[in-house]
Amino acid sequence: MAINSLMEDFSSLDTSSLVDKVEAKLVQLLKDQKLNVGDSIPKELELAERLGVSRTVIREALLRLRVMGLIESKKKKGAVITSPDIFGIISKSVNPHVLDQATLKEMFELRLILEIGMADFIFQRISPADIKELKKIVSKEPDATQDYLFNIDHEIAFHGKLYEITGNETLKKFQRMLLPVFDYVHHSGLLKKQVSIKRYVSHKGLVDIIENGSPEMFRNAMRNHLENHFSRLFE
Amino acid sequence: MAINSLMEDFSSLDTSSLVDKVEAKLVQLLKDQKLNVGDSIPKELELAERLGVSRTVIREALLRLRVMGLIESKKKKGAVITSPDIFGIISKSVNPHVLDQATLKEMFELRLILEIGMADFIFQRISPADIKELKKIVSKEPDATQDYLFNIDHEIAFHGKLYEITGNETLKKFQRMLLPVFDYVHHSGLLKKQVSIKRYVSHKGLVDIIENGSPEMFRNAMRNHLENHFSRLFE
DNA sequence: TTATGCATTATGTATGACATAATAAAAATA
DNA sequence: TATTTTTATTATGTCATACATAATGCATAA
Repeated sequence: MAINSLMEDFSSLDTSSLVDKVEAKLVQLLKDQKLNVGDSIPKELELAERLGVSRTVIREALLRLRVMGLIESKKKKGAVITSPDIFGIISKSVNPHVLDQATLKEMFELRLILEIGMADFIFQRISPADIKELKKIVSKEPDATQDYLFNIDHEIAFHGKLYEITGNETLKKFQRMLLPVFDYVHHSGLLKKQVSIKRYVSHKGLVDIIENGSPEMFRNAMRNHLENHFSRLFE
Repeated sequence: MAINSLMEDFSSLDTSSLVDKVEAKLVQLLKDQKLNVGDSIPKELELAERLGVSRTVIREALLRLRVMGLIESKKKKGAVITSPDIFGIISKSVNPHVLDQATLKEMFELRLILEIGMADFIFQRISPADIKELKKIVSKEPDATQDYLFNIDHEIAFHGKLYEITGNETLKKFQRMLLPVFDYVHHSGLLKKQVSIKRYVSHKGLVDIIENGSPEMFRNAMRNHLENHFSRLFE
């Protein structure tokens, strides 16, 4: 055999473990649409027999699917296919302490991107009740002389409400995932010190724009509102 | 005992399995910062002994951490703590076929939010080489008479490049995760039919703005560029 | 008809054994 | 002595078996 084809054989050598293969096989089973949400998959022993591996391996593969949120297994009923709550799953494993600094900084940035980008969805889906609630929140807004660091709760209440208005649950979950990270990055020495803690467009200003303005105006205002954060990133 | 406190006792009944507890215990171990990235955790048998459970349970708990990307285990060295590549992990489990329609639609929306919101990062971090590459990509842009459905590749190349310019790897991974979803939603009957396939701001137009304009202008232009998608969501 | 209890069944847990791969120690070779 | 080869050790990977536990459905009794 020529050395080239030999090397090809090497490179294509299957280094994956047994469990890997079984996992792939099971995932493919789901992909093939043969199984829909709510359907139950074969019992562990049956799978073990059909795939010719031990129950241990099957269990481990199934466990992976379970951690990924693809299935749920009940005591007697066996395992049933579920629609995975992705961000629910990850938020569990997102732990600022175990993420490297670069990633943390990037997730910090991600929040800024989201809040500027979601303008259209706010304007499209906001209700009078939402505006009322926003006004109630900003009525308690601390005045401009205070550092917002002291007002985390108010920040979360206001911005959280904005996410809620978009009506996008996935987005909301994403925010919940980002929240502890944002807080962590804020307090860690990861970013530059905040030189000037100016207050730009206030929460009240944002609400005014939501009520009387346009998505364009909102994006610019939000960008301005977040200037304190941007300056720590860019300067 | 009063019925109320009795019920409280019931509600606080610990329904979690052994593995759940062990998992929680291990995760807390990591959180406590006693262990940093690169450190190795005790051997399975040692853990089993110390926690008073079987090796089976330990293995399953460790496996969960591994799926979540918190640890990696090597044959002899035992398990070592790793910095999880969150989005790398989930993109593996994000499978349009197993996600429910509501979630799919929301992820579709998420892309629109990101691309409008990331303007500032593009302008802040773009290099002359990037602009050159963008121009090269748009030089092959299909003319306005064609439906962009026929030009998915070009779409991905252009928009992918924009993500790349932001220099935010997490964002990029996030996009890679969203990509198959976006494609899927597009082709499924999930959204309204596209009534008018107009061409708004073109890719070339976006590049012009990147070169000569401002983040504000870019956001508005991108919003316009994505109008076809928005109209399918809003109308 | 409605509880109650019982048998069944599939997952959860425990145990012991061996396979495999990575490492370190020991031995052999130059 | 330095370097390579062999061997032993060790921790994870896989297998097999047994029993525990909880959920389900059926049968039985009130």
